[in-house]
Amino acid sequence: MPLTVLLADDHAMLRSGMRAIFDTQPDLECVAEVADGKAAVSEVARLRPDVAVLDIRMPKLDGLGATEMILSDPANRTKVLLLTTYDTDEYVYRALKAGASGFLLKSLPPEELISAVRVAARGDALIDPSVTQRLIARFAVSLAPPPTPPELELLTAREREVLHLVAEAYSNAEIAARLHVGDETVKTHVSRVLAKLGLRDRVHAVAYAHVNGLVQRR
Amino acid sequence: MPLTVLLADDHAMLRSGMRAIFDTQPDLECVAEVADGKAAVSEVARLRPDVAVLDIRMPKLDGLGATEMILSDPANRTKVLLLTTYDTDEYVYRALKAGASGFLLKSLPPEELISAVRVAARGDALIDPSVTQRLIARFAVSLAPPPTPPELELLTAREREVLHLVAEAYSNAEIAARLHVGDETVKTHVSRVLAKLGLRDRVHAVAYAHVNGLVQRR
DNA sequence: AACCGGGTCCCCCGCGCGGGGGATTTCCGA
DNA sequence: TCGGAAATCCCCCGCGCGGGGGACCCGGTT
Repeated sequence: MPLTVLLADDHAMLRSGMRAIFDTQPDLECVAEVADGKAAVSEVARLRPDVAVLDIRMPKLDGLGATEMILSDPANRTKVLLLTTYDTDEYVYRALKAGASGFLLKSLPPEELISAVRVAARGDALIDPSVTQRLIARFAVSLAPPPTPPELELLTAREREVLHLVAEAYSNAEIAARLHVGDETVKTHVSRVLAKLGLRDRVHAVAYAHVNGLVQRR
Repeated sequence: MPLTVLLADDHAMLRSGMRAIFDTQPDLECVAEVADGKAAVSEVARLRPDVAVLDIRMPKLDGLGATEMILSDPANRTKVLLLTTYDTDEYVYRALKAGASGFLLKSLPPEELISAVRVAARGDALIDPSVTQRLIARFAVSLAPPPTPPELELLTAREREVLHLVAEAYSNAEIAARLHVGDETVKTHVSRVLAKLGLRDRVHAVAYAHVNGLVQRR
């Protein structure tokens, strides 16, 4: 059973070019050609091809919007490959967020387009190398821990410990119980923390700690 | 001038296999073979090849550690391609964070390894499709805004407004001034917010707001 | 007309908090 | 040996905060 493919691009010439590429492969069948995003969405819903190859620039609904509509349907099984001339970062992010299986440039050699369709059909994904480079950079910063502000170095280990607990909204008494010390001790630590960090009260300390990444979200 | 390549893998057989692959290409020159990570780092520093192909599993220093050492040198110009048998997510993240130009599985066809080296040499990057799939999923969640907890719906617009200001550590008096209302009014709003969200005091409110992504970090 | 939710303002009360002092012990480096 | 930093504990004082009441006005629904 061959893999079924839908082509969406507003240039008839490019569509027939791609169709010709797929026709060289016995196991790939181009089941539909459409010229705009809305048609792509409805034809994908009707024919349920294995892979939809969408241009980003299309009338009525662009390829990104079509991708979002197609992939937001939980019953959908069609994988989406996006094709574009320009690799604007915003396009890439939106495509990946929507769950596209590929983001490729039109400069792609024909044989790689074929292999991309097979990759997408088996559930994997691929991104054009020129885009991957920037994606990695962006991903790296999203993984990187936020920089620790230098004034934190002024704090002693105990004070940092107390600050962490303050950041989690514990009262002085609760912190005292946790650390097995008197609450007057905690008050002293908190006071020192506020003074060293130039914060007015524990409320500012909580905000400070969260903004500076001392506490994980969720 | 040919592209120079360094090979690092602790299996001599695999090294000679790869060298044979590169030897078929007149414009690729394998300038060194090493069997461990430490040797890879020092040979890269000495020979400054265009691309280093590193196995992840290696003695003394693994491929990830070697990648980090190589790429943390600001004077370095060598691109790093990582090769592995298993595509553990943690490996991938660490590799990308270090700035690797590629993350490939050893099942890669020889001709694709060649093209991968050329891609890396020209400053682009590529990731094995099976890994890309999961990377996209991970990237999508990192882009997605944190889900808004349902109890926030209980708040009126004004109360949400006040909550945002509380989250930024403003005192009741400061909030009152900002909103051009009396401070008694603010107290009422804050009380309602605390009651509706089940929070003890404004300190908990600040932590709540930050944990639930109501405030941007930095 | 009566009702109600939302926004505004008011008073009282108790308490946690933060600043101002000071004190002790321990430990480490000069 | 003598500092000094760090951690611990103590007292007093003023104030911001939060709860518990109540009140008024407005706009929309019933």
